[in-house]
Amino acid sequence: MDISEVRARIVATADELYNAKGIQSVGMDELRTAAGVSLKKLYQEFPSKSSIVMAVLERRHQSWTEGLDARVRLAADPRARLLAIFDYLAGWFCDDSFRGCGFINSFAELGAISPEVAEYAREHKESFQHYVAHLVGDAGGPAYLAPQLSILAEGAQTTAAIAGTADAAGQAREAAVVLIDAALGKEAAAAP
Amino acid sequence: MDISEVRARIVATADELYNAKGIQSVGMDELRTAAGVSLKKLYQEFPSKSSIVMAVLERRHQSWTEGLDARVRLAADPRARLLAIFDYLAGWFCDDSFRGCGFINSFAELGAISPEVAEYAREHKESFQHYVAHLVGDAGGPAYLAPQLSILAEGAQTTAAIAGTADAAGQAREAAVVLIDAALGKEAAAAP
DNA sequence: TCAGAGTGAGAACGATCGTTCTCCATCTCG
DNA sequence: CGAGATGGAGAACGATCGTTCTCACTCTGA
Repeated sequence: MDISEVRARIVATADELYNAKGIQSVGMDELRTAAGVSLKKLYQEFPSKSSIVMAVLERRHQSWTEGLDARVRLAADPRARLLAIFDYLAGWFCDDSFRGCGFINSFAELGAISPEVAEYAREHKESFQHYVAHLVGDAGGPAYLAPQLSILAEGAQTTAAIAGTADAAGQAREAAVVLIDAALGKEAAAAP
Repeated sequence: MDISEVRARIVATADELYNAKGIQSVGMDELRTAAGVSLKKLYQEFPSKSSIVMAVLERRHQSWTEGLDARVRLAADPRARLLAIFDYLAGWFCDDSFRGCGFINSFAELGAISPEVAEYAREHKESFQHYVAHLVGDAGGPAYLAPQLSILAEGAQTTAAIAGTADAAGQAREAAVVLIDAALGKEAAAAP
């Protein structure tokens, strides 16, 4: 039983529970039971609940970043790579465990009372915007396109979470097509 | 001291506190002190904390709906009314007390454990989408434009909340201009 | 074999939560 | 004036939280 294997299982279990029920609703005892470790080992690996929360956020950031980038790399050209962002969202929204962006949720729950959480959520979103800006640059698009697409992606996440459907991904993708084609200088073909 | 005046003060105080610190972080005693009422009177007006939460959500829905509609009515033509949505957001984001959409936040905090809250948040967002669809219809735009603009507005709210700046309102508005003009059949003039 | 370090299960602790109850001062109305 | 209703301040209650402690048990190494 590797020592970091225990850490990983704790963080993975906390990630699932926090996503499903919210952070404040999940006590250390519930996490202990679900992860199958003793309370002593739990506090041996993490000094406090808030350190577990930060570890979960780091895990989420890595998971999101890698998943998105893997999907983007499947696309053939720069324009398709921009749209791949929304294909990634579509797949995510169909996951049964999808309950909205974990950073938006943790910011809503703890941002006001935990500067650590608020700052990490801000950095995560900033990192995403930089990633989009990088893709926009590769496509030869103007700088203003990146925040527009980022806002579309954020809105799709909250809309899908609250509505409980995956429709928002496709709707945001169609909007992205219009914004991208307009920004890249092509003329948009109006529907008849 | 009117009996409903006390109710209104309790709900208004709860709204401020819940917005500033999150719902679960604000105890009944803190609310009691801030509202300047006795615990007895508080429980005389509301049977439980969750009923106060629902009253706050109703207040937020009414305030949001009225504020948005008032701003929209200032606009001269149907296209300007669609853009007025984002002007309303811009003003809201500049408010010092802005900490994101209260429905997104309450859904993130309580949606998983309170079906009442989740359902009310869903209804609020649905109501907003219907409102946008009504404005789109008046402008002669296609049905698909409404969810696109709604998603933009949602994304602007979360982006502004987490980033801590009001930039997202203007960026979303520019994107809305492109989407609206494309949907209304005008040709978008590409920047040189 | 046996001292000693580490483990697991869970009791215990202090704090805080939502909610109720107690006590007493104040007002009303005849 | 005086009995009864009302309301305020806050103590009290049971539950639950994050965290620590107890204690019996199991390995290890010379």
